[in-house]
Amino acid sequence: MSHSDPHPTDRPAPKAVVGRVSLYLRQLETFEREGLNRVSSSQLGAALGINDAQVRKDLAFFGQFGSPGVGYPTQDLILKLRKILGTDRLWPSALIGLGNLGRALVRYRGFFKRGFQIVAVYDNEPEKIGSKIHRLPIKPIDELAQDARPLGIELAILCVPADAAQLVANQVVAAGITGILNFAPVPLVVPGSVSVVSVDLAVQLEHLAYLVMSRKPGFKVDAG
Amino acid sequence: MSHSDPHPTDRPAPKAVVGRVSLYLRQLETFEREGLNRVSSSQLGAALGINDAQVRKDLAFFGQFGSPGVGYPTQDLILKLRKILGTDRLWPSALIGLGNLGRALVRYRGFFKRGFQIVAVYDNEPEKIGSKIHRLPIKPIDELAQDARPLGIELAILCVPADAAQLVANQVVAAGITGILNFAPVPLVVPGSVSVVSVDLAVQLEHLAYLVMSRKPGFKVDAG
DNA sequence: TAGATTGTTAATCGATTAACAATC
DNA sequence: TAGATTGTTAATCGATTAACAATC
Repeated sequence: MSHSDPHPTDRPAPKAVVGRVSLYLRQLETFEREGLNRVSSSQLGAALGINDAQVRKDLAFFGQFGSPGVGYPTQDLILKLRKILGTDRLWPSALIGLGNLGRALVRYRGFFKRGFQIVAVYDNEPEKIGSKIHRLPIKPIDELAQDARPLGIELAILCVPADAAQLVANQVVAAGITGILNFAPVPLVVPGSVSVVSVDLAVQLEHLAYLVMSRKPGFKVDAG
Repeated sequence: MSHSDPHPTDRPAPKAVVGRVSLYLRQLETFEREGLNRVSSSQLGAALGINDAQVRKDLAFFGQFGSPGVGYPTQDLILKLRKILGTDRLWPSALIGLGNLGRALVRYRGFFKRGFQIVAVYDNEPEKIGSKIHRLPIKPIDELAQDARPLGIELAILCVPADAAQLVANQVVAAGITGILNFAPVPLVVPGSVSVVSVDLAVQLEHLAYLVMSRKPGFKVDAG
């Protein structure tokens, strides 16, 4: 059943496109607050340091949102991009592992602002279990499986140590959760039906160190 | 002065290559702990889900480290990759912004393990200034400029709110710091001599939501 | 209308993978 | 030696940018 209309397609957008669309959405929200009713691809691109053709192509992947000679309607495009990214609704999420990072992310406002609500938290250290953080009782990880369905948990934010990550990931998968945001510095093995996005903070800092170093005068790329 | 030897080059490696080399280094350290003296590109790739030709090509960007028929010497390659990434030494860093995320990252062990030592912390809220976190006194951001040189601060970890980020970035740049790890969800404008790596946690979660959504049965990419 | 800006095709650029001679 | 594996070139693939007809 091939036809010539290129939209909609049934393949998910490339990683890079989705990442930029998130940035467009954020910038559009800023423009809207500033009272801008219409935005052109070059305005949007300039604000983010992205080529205007790239902006148009990224948006065109999902449909036709603009008018030639006019640009894109700010408010309308915001609503459509939210729908595309899935942030037009709340995503009930579980946070697992209440070390320094986990405790911070439970309280982190940036998640809630974008529609991600942490509805349950888990940790396996006996001395943590039972106490509360940000009004949520800390439960043993075993209980995730029975909580997932009644609480509507769809995403898991994994903040456990590297050596526990795969084991906990298995429990997350067994609980029927299909999205994992992984902060542990290990590659997770999960079934094809489960999505994983990994964020390795130390890798980011390492990259920064490399960039700073490679700018120093006399820098040569080699191992000597 | 052109010659045929392709190594060393004086251009920094592509972003993607540096990111993967960080992963190789971590995996090699795991292999070393397991007692593996030699590693092949296919072993390394298999552990990380990366094509073996890609592994060889990435490493070859920086020099010749392996022997045909044998592989790469684990310990030796670890030392060389550390040197390449700049993590063969300590990087004194400042952390600015002691909200939830900032307070967590001051204590985060993952940074220190990789050679990043937070030696000073800053915040502009009067009620925070003077108190201590993780043995470090919280100082007003003004003092960064006078601290940077004596403390040898080379990197700044920015955890301030979005609306303060550019202003604080300017102060960081004015203090002579040439690397910024930015957690604020805004693009920073800095001189070409300063490197910025941005980590937007909400964008990562948004990407995850998109992936989960786009796997649901009947999913079509469009705005309807 | 004239100027502006889209959506899209074609051109360019860069990154990944395959293939294989060299060699341990 | 025979088998294994590197470093590298060539082939493929995908992503970015330029260009422009369509059109508001």
